[in-house]
Amino acid sequence: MFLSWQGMSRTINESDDSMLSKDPKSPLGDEGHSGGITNGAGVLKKGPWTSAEDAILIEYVKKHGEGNWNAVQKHSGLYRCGKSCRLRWANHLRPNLKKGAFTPEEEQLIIELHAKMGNKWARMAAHLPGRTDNEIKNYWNTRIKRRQRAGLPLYPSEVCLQVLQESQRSQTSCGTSGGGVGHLDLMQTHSYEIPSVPFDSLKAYQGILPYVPEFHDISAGGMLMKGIGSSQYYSFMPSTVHRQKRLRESMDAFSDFDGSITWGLQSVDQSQDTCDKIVRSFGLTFPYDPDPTTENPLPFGATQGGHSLSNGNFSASKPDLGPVKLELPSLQYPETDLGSWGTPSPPPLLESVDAFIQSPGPGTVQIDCGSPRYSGLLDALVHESKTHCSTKNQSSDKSSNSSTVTPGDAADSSTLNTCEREWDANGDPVSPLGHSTALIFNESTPISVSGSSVDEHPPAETLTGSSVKSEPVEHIFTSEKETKKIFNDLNVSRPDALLASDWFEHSTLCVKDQTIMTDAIAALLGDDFSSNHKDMAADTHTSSQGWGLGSCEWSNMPAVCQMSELP
DNA sequence: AAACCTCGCAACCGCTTCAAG
DNA sequence: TCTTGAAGCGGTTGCGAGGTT
Repeated sequence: MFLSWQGMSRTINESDDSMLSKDPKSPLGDEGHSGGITNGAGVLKKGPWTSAEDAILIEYVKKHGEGNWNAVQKHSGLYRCGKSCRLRWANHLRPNLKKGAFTPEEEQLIIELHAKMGNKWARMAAHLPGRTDNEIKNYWNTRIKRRQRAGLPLYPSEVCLQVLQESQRSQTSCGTSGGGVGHLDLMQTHSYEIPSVPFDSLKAYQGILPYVPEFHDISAGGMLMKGIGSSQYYSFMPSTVHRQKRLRESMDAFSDFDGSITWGLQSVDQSQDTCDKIVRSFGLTFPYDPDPTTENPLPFGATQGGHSLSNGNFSASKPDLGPVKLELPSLQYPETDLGSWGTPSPPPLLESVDAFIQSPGPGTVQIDCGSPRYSGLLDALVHESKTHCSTKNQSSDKSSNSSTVTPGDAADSSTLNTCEREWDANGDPVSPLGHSTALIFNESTPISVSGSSVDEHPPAETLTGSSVKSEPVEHIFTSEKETKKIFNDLNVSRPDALLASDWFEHSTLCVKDQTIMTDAIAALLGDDFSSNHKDMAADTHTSSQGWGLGSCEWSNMPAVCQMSELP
């Protein structure tokens, strides 16, 4: 495997070994097909490394050791920038590098690690001796594309289960109260220790994870979400993957979801940095940002942003995404059969693990499965909000206040309306996911298996006909009561549905004002907040942590909603 | 046989973080 | 405290190889 370039280098410069000359005019300085950049000493070469250059670099490192890469050029006559030298050394020349294809064990480990860390390639590489971050990254990106094409979930259900198990385990050890933070701390301390749960042991659970809270992805645990997410999921969320130039790969469905959040949040003011960072840490970007390279100057909530969030969340609800298919932006992965999400029999795929896409399984597993706790996101969240929690916990009710704010409050409603109007004003461009808020709701409720959410809360489309966006948000969700009712109606075994409700509940909060938003974030990680949901969660065997995280994730919503109110 | 397409890998770019001055 | 440079990280791009039409 990795040898095309190396091989090429060798092929091209087999005679370069004699070019160790340090003469700036030597072939070392200009050979190869790529141009170079000039620095004081001449043209810095770019492009594939030659064996001669490798030799020089190796020689240099032998003498001077690693580091001070910028000095390489000066001392060795190598016309490469320090960065290039470091990269070359780290990825190809340093000893103990393991070459060749990843072993199945390594692949499993990568999947696990990615589920927990997200695109933290360097950290992942630390767990894979002899492997480089670049290698892992390439592997993952390749894998993503492959699975995307195949319509497979990014992560096998085993990984979800494993994460769940670890989550539960840690929860047990840390206690539910404040477990979130505590656990996170632990996580950090252990630097994402890989769980000891044997991968193979999880095989038995294949197919029992019908629904994973893909919501998480949106917020912070994008990775997990993605992973857990079914094919549908990542058809919207790309992963992790592409951020800037995403349009280029319009087919890479992933990007869509990601983008949404970042896009919106990026324009938020400093006070929302926390949310922003959190979101960013997950590589969230707005999918159909007209100009992916620029931060959207427009109020988030006003446009896609709001949708993005919703979209992201609701992408989790596969069953109802069918109708959305037509609305999918070009960015969305074309090969993903969105329309089939809701169908009981998705196209036969390579892996049976996809079963979890289709039918709901044991509720317990599902919810936790998506717990972002183990995602890099979680880590970031904890980090960011640790301070908040410590203080908030002192006045426990404070954080809970955010959760007790009645969505039905006039202010909230108006805010929501504002958001909603903003969306409309912007033409409710086909959201990355092709959903509007209403649609989101629609998607989430129908999921209910045992509840009557569908009947009681008809899909937004039903309510509004074809123009979902024109439907005032409050028509869908008018009060906290209603929200809670829906919560109750919803089968908790459907985490996505719950999260959807959660989202609504918090979205109203966020729009209230920035303070509330901040509180929500803090609460998200705090005991208080999670405790507010604990009862519900407990009834459904949902981990309080999961709720706490859910809250956390959705605490990001405020930023989004608020943006709509920005001048 | 040629054109086209996809894949995989190496390398580059831009940004962030960190430490030294 | 601020500045600056080095290092690190993640995302993206370029290009050859191999497969398909």
